[in-house]
Amino acid sequence: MRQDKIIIAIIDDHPMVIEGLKSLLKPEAAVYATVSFTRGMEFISFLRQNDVNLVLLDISLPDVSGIELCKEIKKISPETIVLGLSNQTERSMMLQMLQSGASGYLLKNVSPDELLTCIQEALHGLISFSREAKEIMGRPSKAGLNEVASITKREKQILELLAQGKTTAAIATELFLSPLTVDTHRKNLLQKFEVKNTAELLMAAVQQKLL
Amino acid sequence: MRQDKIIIAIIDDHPMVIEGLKSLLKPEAAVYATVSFTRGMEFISFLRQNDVNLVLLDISLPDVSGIELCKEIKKISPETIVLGLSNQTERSMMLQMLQSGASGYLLKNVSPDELLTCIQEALHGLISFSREAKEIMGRPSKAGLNEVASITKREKQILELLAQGKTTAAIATELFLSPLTVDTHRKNLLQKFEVKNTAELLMAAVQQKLL
DNA sequence: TTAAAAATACCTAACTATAGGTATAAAAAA
DNA sequence: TTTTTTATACCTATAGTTAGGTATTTTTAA
Repeated sequence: MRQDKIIIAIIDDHPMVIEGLKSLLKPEAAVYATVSFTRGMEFISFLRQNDVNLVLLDISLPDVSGIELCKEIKKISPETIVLGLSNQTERSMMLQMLQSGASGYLLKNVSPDELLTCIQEALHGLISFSREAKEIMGRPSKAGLNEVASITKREKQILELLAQGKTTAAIATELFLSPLTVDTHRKNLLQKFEVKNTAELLMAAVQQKLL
Repeated sequence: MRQDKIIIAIIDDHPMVIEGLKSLLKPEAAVYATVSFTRGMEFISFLRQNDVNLVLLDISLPDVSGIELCKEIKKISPETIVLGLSNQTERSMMLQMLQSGASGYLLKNVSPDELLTCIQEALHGLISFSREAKEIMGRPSKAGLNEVASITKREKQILELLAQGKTTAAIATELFLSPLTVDTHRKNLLQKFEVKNTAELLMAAVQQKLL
């Protein structure tokens, strides 16, 4: 049962993306063997019983979040290389993937050449990005290295009420707090998200899937 | 120079989607010949000099909007069948495509079988949707029959700037308008969405996929 | 070629949010 | 058990939004 090819697993819920990736990898069929999954949990079962050298992992799967799946993969098999794959161009998503153990991030508009290059780089232990992803990562970050704003329970609660268009006063009444306290929480949210008003705050929260 | 195969053009800016579609169509290679483009305008040039039976058109292209491109295709060559192709699950987008002359709409998670079925149906003059797209179209819309609040171009523009956290004054400067005018537009938006402040407005817009 | 819709612009007053602080008690983590 | 984080609350002033109007011009559709 010895396998001398490099095993690449593709996890994506779009059959046409799977086909596309397989097709792009076909010229290297002598080196790479591919296997594909449309659900994260299916892959996890597979991984428990098989060796996988590299995973091309779509971030937005129907069953589990890409971030969680990536962590799980690295937990089960630390030597398996994970490359994130997504249409989402948010820095924060890329950073979260890296923190979860991914070796790089490809946007779905990756060119065939880039794809092969990134796979090779990643297999050699490098961190690798597709052209556009690199560009996004290279942009100076507003938030330095802390990426995603981590908010407290109270802040989350207030964020949700703000999203309902409630005023500081209304939120204070609802939560039995002083309006001044609610105001402080809102100010802290603005700081954490590095935005200057509620409108921007909400959009940032939506982008980071907090709302 | 006679061509007896059915010519299918694929327009998508993601090489891997193009590969995927070609690969899915390969079993029918005796019937279908494919040609692909990553930019809308490239295809328009092609279409002016060649016959194309069916177009698989990605809605979100870098150069032009899918809606506009669809209209243009039907103007140049009314007999060419257009099938919209997208990740976007908004009803309104699907409706707009149909109004622009498309014969159907496929979500990118379409299965290989569905893809072939939809292509055949469309070539036979039917309106055709992928499974999930059909489901979305079949859902009762929450806004009665007028569904999504219809907003004007100017309002959309202002909505986007509001989402960036810009103030009335800043928007006015940017659009060379009086702040009073911008304010009026914002007030009209609040009315149309039946909300009372910008925060609610933005969340409603996000829900209706206008942002 | 009209009628309707969209875009423009104005007014006033009341209300609400934002900037830039400080400070203390209660939970949670180290 | 000490340190850090979270949650609480306050102050002053300025900036910006919202409510409730009216009104003209320019486009678009019938």
